[in-house]
Amino acid sequence: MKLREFAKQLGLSPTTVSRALSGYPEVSEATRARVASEAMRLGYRPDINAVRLKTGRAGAIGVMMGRSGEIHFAEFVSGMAQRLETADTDILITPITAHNDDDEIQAYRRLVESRRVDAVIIHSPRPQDPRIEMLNSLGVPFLIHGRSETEHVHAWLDIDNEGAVRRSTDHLFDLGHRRIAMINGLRGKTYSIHREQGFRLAHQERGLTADPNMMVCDKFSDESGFRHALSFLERANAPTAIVAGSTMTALGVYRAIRSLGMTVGRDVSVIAHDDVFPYLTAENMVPSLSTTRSSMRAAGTRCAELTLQLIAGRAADEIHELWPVELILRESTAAPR
Amino acid sequence: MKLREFAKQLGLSPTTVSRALSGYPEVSEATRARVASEAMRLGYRPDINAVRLKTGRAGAIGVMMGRSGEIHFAEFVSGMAQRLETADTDILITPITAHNDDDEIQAYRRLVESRRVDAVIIHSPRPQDPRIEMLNSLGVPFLIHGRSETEHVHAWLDIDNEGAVRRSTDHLFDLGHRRIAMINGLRGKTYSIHREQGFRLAHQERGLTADPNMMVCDKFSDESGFRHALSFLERANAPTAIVAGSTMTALGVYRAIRSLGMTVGRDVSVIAHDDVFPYLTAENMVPSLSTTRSSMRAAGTRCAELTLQLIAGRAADEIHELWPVELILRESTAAPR
DNA sequence: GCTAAACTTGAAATCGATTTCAATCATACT
DNA sequence: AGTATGATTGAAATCGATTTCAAGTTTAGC
Repeated sequence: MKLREFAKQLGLSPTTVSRALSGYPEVSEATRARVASEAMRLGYRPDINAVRLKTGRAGAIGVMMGRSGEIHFAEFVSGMAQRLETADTDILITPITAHNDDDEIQAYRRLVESRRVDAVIIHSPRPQDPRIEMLNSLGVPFLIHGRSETEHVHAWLDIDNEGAVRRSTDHLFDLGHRRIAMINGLRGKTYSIHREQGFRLAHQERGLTADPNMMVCDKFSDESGFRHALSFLERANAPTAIVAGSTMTALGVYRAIRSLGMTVGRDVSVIAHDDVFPYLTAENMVPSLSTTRSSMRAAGTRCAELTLQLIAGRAADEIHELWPVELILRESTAAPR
Repeated sequence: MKLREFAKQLGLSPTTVSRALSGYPEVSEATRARVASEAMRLGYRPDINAVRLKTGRAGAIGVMMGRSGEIHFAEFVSGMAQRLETADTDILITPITAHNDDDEIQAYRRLVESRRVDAVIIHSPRPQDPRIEMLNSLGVPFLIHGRSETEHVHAWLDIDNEGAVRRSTDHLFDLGHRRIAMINGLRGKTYSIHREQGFRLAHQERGLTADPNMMVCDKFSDESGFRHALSFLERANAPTAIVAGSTMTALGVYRAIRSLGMTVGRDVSVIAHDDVFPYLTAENMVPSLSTTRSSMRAAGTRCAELTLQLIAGRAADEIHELWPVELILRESTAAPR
């Protein structure tokens, strides 16, 4: 059913019907009510593509998805969806071919220039991330989930990664640990750098220097947690505590500790960052896992909100949110023997 | 840059330019090459919304996303993306408000009637799923990831859940187990029903009857695995083996077994279905987990392909794929003591 | 009763592409 | 040379909405 046809059935002009449905004020209440109820009854719904062409709005926010299994992705997007379901805005997932930076840049360019999306959300930036300059020059509103250090203006929402690791490391120091290892996230990502800073800072505050051999970068997975923890614990001067990048990493760390006949918490303390996944909870691990916690889903919801504000015209340089993380102490951290 | 403007710069009509870019045969090779290279140089790209309006194609496939944390979601979508990145087709994520069936039906209706998508993919159907009749009556191509039993025609791709559980249960019988418990997926979903059938069938083939008290339905999570396994193992007549719904569930099952001072494999055998997640591998668990395996990512890629075929006009009733699953025996299954 | 102001409504232009139909040009054949 | 054929190109209609501008209708004020 098209507007023309629908309007004719109502004995009104397309103009009036369009105005009635879009909530313009110059339509009488009586007409508006009639149009609304008839639209419902007859099932008329504007062709979104015609609307988009005419208004220039795409009605969608683009989210770039890397190729690797992104453990955070579902939660984040699900959080976004929660905010967007009342906003008549869709989420567009775009695969990143990205065998190199140029490919990725091209993917963004295509997305924006073909007017598929009104705004873009980007994850896990690096300090000097070329995507930011690119999106800036394309003139499309965008939000960074995470942070960057480029001089280019960008709206961002990030969690306090530095503070998180500083506090968890500090907690381990408080318990009496002196040799602490960290299994960080992907090398080069800003969040990994911030976490490393937090790690170093906590050491400095105690007059210590973080040992580069006690820090490693890798993806978040059970397997990498296991491998690196094992490597740390088999050394001559093994750490008595490990800071893990995610609960998934912590699973592997637990496994490594057990495989050496040791006990988590008693022989080796473990603390991790928890993004709060419904299918794996730190509290239920054995022993329960001490964590710094921040909800990925909540971040998704808020990022959607901020992106809507960007689209509505709010200035990017006034959108900066740094979320604190909670420190939750459980059984996996204790004084060294 | 619009078509008009771009065509003028080339000294051609919009018609010819459009045809050159869309690959129509009636354009000379020389012209086509010039148009293509100039489009690249000047950065002309058709406004996707105008194209969509004119052609009636939305250039997107809709994927419904439930509210709960969908552990499979990212992998599946990532698999889809792999196929779609060369197809100029986007993935549209639509949140399901769904406090009830009607809400959900309305969400689909909105999506389809506003012409946002050319086709829809649906997950985890129930045997009599009202969404199938609804999508049929809306006349939109759709693919079911999973299966249903309605008489309404529907294209589907599913894994052999019945066969998977039948084989894993059979394997446990072969090892000498006689009391086997199963932690199944969500009640009412077709895949859970099929798995239960597989479980019963394996029993029947041995002249046994599956004990209803040894079967439970729940979501896939570490926590539910733990809770149900514990409940099973603390009974008077405890099972000597457990069939788990997912690797995540198996994590919880392992934990429960350990918490009772028992050893996985030796005291209690465990086998699970593995959808292959990059961040948690069955092989790396301790002891390594026996599984039936099927790649969620591969399913996503294939579903995307089949959906493109549906859009291209292939009949829904000739698209039925039942994927076999691999049985991979590792250390978590052994003869009972 | 007349005019101004405030409400409502509609006609037509517009968004930026695709595609039908017609026209032109070059080539081949008798 | 003249015509039929095939290969290229372009003008204009079209997709289905929104929105500008103009016009018609009430209401209010004096």
